Amino acid sequence: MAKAITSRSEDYSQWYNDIVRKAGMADYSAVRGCMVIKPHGFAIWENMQKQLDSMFKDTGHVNAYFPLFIPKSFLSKEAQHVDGFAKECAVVTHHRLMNAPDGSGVIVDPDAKLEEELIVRPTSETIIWNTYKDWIQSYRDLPLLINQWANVVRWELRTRLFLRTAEFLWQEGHTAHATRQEALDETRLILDIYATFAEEYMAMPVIKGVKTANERFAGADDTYCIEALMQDGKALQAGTSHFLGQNFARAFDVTFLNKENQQELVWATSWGVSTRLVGGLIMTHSDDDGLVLPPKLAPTQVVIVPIPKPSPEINDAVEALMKNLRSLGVSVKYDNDETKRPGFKFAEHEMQGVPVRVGVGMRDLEKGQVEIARRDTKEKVFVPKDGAGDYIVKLLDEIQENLLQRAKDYRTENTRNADSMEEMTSILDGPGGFVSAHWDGTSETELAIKEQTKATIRCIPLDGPVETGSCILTGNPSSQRVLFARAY
RNA sequence: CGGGGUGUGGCGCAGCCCGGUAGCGCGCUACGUUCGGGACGUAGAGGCCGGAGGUUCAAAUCCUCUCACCCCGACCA
Repeated sequence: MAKAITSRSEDYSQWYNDIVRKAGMADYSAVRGCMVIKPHGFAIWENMQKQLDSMFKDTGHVNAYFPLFIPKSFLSKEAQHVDGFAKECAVVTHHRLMNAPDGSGVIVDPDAKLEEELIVRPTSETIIWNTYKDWIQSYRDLPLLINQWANVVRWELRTRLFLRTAEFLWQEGHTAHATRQEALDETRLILDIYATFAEEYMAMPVIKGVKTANERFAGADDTYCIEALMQDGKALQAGTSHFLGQNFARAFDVTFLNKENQQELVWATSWGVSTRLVGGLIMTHSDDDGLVLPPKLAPTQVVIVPIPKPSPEINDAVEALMKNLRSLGVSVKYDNDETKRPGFKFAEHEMQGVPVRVGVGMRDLEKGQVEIARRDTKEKVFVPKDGAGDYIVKLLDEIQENLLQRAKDYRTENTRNADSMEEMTSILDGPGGFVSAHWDGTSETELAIKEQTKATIRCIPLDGPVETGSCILTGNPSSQRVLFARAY
């Protein structure tokens, strides 16, 4: 067991790091807080991108690209916005290097100082709204439904592979609308897309909700989010969709002439998901043997291992099966590396989370069968060779379904009501998970609870039952339970 | 930014207390034997011990300074 990983029960965050590195997802880089995304990790991200991109396009959005650099002055135009991001910005101050006079290497050329510093975008609202100002004159120019796939930089103090890196990849949608209602509808439309994607593709159940004022995006009137629960009982914000009101339109003076020939401020939304989703995917499904991937996002859905090694008969059988699987839309790889033995390959593919493994050996072929193993349950069955393709297609669906169900069950078991601070504390210090509790709606109370428990309000669930009660801290009236958790 | 830790072949580590010129496991290369759950043998390749000073006949080891990264917090997608 050369590649044994730390078990979840022993040290959850070490387990997570082991998975990321030993499954070949990412590595630490020479730059603090920045990771190298390796081919296996990037392939998963590409599959996420592909699916999300088509969902955005199906709902009328188009892609564009805005600059990496933002003039410093732009950032300060929206007061809330700059407050939210100022502390974590990378700043470009010069544009040239020169040889050090003492020959010790290169130094920044002091004569190449920029007149105005450039900020490496932490998010693109400002540069985009500065551009929208020129693009929007009339109600006929609206709505403007634009998305960009990009990298952003936030100089985080504490980073974690995929979950929080100083540079990360994401998509950010920025839309402009003629009416408040239209912008609100857009915010919710995207939230639904995110939730659908999380559940149907990532097999990661999420709670849709609204953030409290404390947790709101800097510059938004409302922040909607999807919240997922990880295996260690901590919550992960998996995506956000912001209703920006007219804040950025006001800051960047973006107005349009309506049908009545009156100038109005434009309404805005912005929304994003990032490579953090890859971290969420890992922490939702994987186990002590490595990565577990939902078939819909797995770079390779089926791997075929010759047992014990390739031979003409085995190759022929594999060839036929691969052709069959490909015609059924399944991605399949033949691991015919003769220098590695089957056991090694099994362990390796389990580590990398390939959903289905097919073992093809003479002993089975003589019986007209192949061995099929599923990654999620580790079960193995023998299936007639000729029906293997159809069997696998069904099995992939079943795995996808099972992963979602398993994650849902876990979340259900780990979502508890608390009606007092004592109950809440004992849940959080015990099993963890989501705690559903009454809250009086004030920021002071929320912060006081955070102070005592380290838990934050993850969201006010959109489809939670309406139930009146009294705040677990102050006893003041509450109209709905909200979801607390310790979070990543 | 506070607290903790670590820097030694590609990876994981030992050696440091008590200075004497670097070792183990995995991986890598070659050959042979193996081959239905991470094979074995033999022979090899590969490291100026994070960096800079200092002490000493002699420094991975002692002293000073420094840099980097990781983990736990606070901040955040």
